[in-house]
Amino acid sequence: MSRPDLASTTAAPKIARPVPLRESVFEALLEQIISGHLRPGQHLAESELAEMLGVSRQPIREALQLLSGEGWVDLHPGHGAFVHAPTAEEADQLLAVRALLETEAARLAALNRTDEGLARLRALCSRGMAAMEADDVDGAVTANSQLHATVMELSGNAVLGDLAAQVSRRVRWYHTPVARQRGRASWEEHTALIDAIAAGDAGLAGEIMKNHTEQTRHLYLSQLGEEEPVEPIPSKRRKRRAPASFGS
Amino acid sequence: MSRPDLASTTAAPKIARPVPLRESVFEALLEQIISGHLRPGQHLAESELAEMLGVSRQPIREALQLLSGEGWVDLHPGHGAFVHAPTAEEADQLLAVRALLETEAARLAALNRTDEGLARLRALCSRGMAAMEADDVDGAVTANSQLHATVMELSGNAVLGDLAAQVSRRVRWYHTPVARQRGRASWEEHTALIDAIAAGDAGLAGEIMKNHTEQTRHLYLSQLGEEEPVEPIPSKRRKRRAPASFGS
DNA sequence: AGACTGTATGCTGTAGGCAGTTGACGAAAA
DNA sequence: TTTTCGTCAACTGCCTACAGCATACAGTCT
Repeated sequence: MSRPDLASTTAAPKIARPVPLRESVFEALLEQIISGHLRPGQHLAESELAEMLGVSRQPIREALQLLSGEGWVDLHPGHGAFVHAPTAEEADQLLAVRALLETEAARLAALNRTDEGLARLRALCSRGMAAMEADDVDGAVTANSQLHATVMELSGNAVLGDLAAQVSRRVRWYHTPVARQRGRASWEEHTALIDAIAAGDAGLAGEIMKNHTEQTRHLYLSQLGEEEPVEPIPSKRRKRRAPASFGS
Repeated sequence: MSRPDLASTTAAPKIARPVPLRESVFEALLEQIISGHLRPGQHLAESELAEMLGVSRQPIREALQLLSGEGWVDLHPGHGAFVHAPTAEEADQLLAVRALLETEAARLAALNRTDEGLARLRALCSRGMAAMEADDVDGAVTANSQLHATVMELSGNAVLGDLAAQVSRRVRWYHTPVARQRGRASWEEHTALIDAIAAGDAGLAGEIMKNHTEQTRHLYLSQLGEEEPVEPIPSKRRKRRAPASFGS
């Protein structure tokens, strides 16, 4: 029962703990990685993390594997886990892929649209614009991601949605004070996108989304250029995990 | 300072256990899943697997997490692991996404082409056609996947390549006696693709790859239609894991 | 008969501990 | 001084054990 320490990080008191400990550890570590408390390239000793979070090494190991699956940490067999060191190049590639996936989603959404879905999109758009007016940055960011998620959902391709979600999470590395900068223009594009989807114009919807995401991408990159290059690591390279495909 | 030289170990000395046990377990289980020995929807009790493979539950758990990350098994916290039950719909979505990723890769490859890369593509193409002539199915399949992997590599976008590899692995569910059926036509398309890449015609390269992968996709689907629907599950209800998108 | 409750069993999630390996540090030799 | 070797500390990978929950079953009550 009593799980010490961890509760302090996840402000989710109340109920016992419906979710396995590893999930909490996952979020706690992710939080520390995104916030920069655990730095890129840093070696993550299981014992330290276990002590820090007040749990045993087992849930730590499992959380690290989950984090590895999403690209937050690199696992080197026999050497442990290291915080993944993102590069500007990788950010560019992630954003490019995200643009690709979102564009396709918009295209499919235009073909699979439903009245209910369109209503949700319009509601989110209104909410977002209202948040903008009120200088409610968090609200606008939330509405934005919900809107994009909804487009994904309307695309009808769950695999596409999973991959996009995965990519979007990884982009969070490059913390996002970005969204707020695009401001009004972004939401006007959203409006145009919804209209195109409503009209069932797949080509136009895709084009708008492509332009939309590319705008964001360029904004990210210009900001990244200004920041420090996020220095690689202390240690050097190591072997990659199996390339995957191959024969038969 | 912190961590020592990891690079020196890349040569992979021939120690007793070059690879963690979990990797072996991963492959053993994957083998049994693909071969159908472990059936879709089947509950995987850690204790049984541990006994079957002669290891403890720990490496089993870690292997199951890896398998879950690649979509081979579904993890339901508190209920254990179940062999993922693929559906025709999912196959369709996977293949659609793969087509999208490959198309983009071809487009980028046309822009980033190098003489060395083109040479490798042509070599693989020759090898593949030769294998076809000789009725060497395995050889042709291998050359095929290597060729596609090379196009991915030439795209210069590693993230794109990772996602594509991930998707391709999952498609293996639907065992692939398919490739052999497209036969000669497939390799002629490869030739045209390489020419387009060599010419730096991104639009054409993308178009060819799109057509190429869509052909394969339709072939897959027509075959899937004939097979049994891969019945869902034995047990009754199952909780879904958080869909990842939605909400907040 | 049907529904409900108490109990038993199996499994997951977690803890703790041990052995093998890896890398670092320091001493000895060239 | 530079190089090589031996020792030591730390960490990973793995195993065993335990506590809590979920499910299934049996018995009881309505």
